Amino acid sequence: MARPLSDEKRRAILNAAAEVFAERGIGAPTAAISKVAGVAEGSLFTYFATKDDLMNALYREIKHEVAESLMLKFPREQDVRIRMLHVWDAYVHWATRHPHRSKVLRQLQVSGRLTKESETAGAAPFVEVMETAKEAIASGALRDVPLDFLASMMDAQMEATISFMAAHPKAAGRYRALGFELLWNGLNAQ
Amino acid sequence: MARPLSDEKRRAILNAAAEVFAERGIGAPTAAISKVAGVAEGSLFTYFATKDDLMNALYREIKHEVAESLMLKFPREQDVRIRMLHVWDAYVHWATRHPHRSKVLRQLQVSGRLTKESETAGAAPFVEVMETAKEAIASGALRDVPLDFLASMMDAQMEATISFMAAHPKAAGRYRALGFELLWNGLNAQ
Amino acid sequence: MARPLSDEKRRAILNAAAEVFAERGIGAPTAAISKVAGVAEGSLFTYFATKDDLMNALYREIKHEVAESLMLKFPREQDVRIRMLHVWDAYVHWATRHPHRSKVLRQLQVSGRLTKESETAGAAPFVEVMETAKEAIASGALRDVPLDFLASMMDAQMEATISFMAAHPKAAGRYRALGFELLWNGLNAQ
Amino acid sequence: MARPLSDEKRRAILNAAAEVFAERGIGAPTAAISKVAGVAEGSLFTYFATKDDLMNALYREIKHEVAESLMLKFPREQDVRIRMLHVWDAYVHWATRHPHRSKVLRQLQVSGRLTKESETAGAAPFVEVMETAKEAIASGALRDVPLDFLASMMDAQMEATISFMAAHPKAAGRYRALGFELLWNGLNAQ
DNA sequence: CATGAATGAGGTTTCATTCAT
DNA sequence: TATGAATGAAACCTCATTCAT
Repeated sequence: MARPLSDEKRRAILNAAAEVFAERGIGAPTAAISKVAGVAEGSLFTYFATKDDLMNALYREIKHEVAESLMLKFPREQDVRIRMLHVWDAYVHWATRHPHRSKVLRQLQVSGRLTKESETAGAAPFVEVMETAKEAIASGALRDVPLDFLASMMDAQMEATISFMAAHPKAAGRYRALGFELLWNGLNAQ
Repeated sequence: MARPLSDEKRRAILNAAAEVFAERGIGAPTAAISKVAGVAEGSLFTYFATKDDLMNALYREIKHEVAESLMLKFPREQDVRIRMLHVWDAYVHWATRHPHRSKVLRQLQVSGRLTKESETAGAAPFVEVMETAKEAIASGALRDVPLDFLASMMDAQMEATISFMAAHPKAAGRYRALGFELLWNGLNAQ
Repeated sequence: MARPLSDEKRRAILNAAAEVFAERGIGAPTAAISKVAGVAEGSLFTYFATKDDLMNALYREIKHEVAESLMLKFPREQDVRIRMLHVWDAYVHWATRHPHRSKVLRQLQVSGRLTKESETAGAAPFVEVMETAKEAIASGALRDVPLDFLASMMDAQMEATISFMAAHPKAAGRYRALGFELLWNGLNAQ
Repeated sequence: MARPLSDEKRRAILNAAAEVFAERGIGAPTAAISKVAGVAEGSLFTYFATKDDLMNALYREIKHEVAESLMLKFPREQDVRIRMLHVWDAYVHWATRHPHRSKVLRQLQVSGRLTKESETAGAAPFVEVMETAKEAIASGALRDVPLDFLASMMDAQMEATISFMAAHPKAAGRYRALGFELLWNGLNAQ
């Protein structure tokens, strides 16, 4: 009785939403999404009561995917720099392979239509990264910066780097490294 | 000779648009804007042929305002750090005093509805800042980073700092300083 | 499997359009049409993507109706005069019974909003009439006149007769006969 | 005190209306007309209180022009056929030289926006033509047909001929002659 | 009187959501 | 549950007309 709704269909809708939102912006009609998903217009609403619901679900799903990408091989045993570099590279890499989803993520973040819950839920899987930073600060390896702020800053720098890489694909690798250098250098104690 | 196109009314519409877009997002109806502006619905279109036109004009206007804020007392004679700090502080300060406009700026930037011309025009007044960075790099004071990338990165960090300040008004001053430290440290050669 | 596009509703819209256009002209709002059709404003657009589409569909439908009226009992075996008289009388009769549709037909023809395809499609069912005229000319029974011109002339005379009959209903029958006499006499060879 | 309004401006508006209506249909905005006329949007309304007024005035004006063209050299002394041929040729000729005005005339006639007065006034200058027909019928030279009907029929045939000529300019002369033959033959007594 | 900005009632069309099938 | 037709509230924009200058 768990889920009489087809999970496959749900995922199709979510994927379609990512694609359509990326290409036509968040104002795109739900009809366009259901079409791409190969589903009836009305069916979208049996899976997501509301367009806003769909947007929130999509946000969480993407955040979850990102977390998986980042945390799967998270080098828990390595030193702070390695761990942060891993996060940076993994995220940038993910964004490069999923430009639609990456773009949508940004759009959703500024849309003003995400609930508090979605934002909290979206941040949850990254605790371990936060822990890393926390320890590093405690140990004096990183400058003493409020954790939230650090996260927010790092996020901003990754986004900027990613969209720059998208615009200059030929030098993408260089920008990825450079972006991290700027971040790391900035955070360095001393 | 009929009444002339009133600049006052034009500004009222632009201001109303900033307010309404900030509060309800860029999808807000033009009717809401004209209402706030105290103008008939149709009048909006005698000043801006199209909602997109209005959005572009608003973008340029805000960019222009920002530029004025930044460049008015730009310390041309001082060293690089002072000059960049000035830009940082001035922008952050402006954003703090104009949270609506600051928010709208971000929304417009990701809206996908700005013309190339608007973007070019919006960037124009900041040449001198770019020059500063260029010289600094040439002189070896700053790490060798493509100028565009530097600008984009700085922008991202300012935005992040600003929204963080808005969320934590009590520690705003601290974040402003901290944000700059991270940027500057990151850019430091060596 | 959802409710199917109802042909009944489609016809209701088309009929309403004929009525409304006849009474208020082709500039009448689509809202008036949907209201008369007993349908929601939006529904009109699920049946006809565009007001122009609706107009074209209406044109074709009326032309089709006319053709049916004319051709149903077309006296193929009779001589030319009988055949042409049949066309004349049948059309005039149809117009008398359907003054709205007749009026709309004229409006649509001068509207400048019919596609080439609609015009071609509208003329198609009348080939047999054209054939009649062609034969009659070939056999010397009718004056040698380009077919298109003949059709156009006959049409004009029918229209004039019809609107005259509408204005003078009491003598309608007399005008119908008289109109045809003028046409036939004019076309007579010699 | 007769006319403080500039007659020149009035004529400019009327001419512009003919041009604009011909090209864009009767639904064309008054702003387009005033622009072509080289006059302010508001000025149009000091000359014609209403768009409908303008349309009616235009109708009368064109009718008047036509009448002048027809009646100027009206061969009062010649026999009926000559006189009717003169009317036919003169009208067709006028329409050929003034395709805009000719087209507009038709549009106005089916617009449903002409007042009774305009229609009466428009017909007035053609009394003499009507007289000709009347006499001809009385004398037995023409078939006994109600005068209004004759006029209406002739009008229809002229219109059809004219638009045919416009579509086939190379054979224009032939159609003009042919059209009249059909009319005259049709009207012939016997 | 001329001007053209101002007005606001509509006009067509879109779209999230509902609901009959 | 799936479907897609049906709905009707907006949305953006146009335009005849008014009125301040």
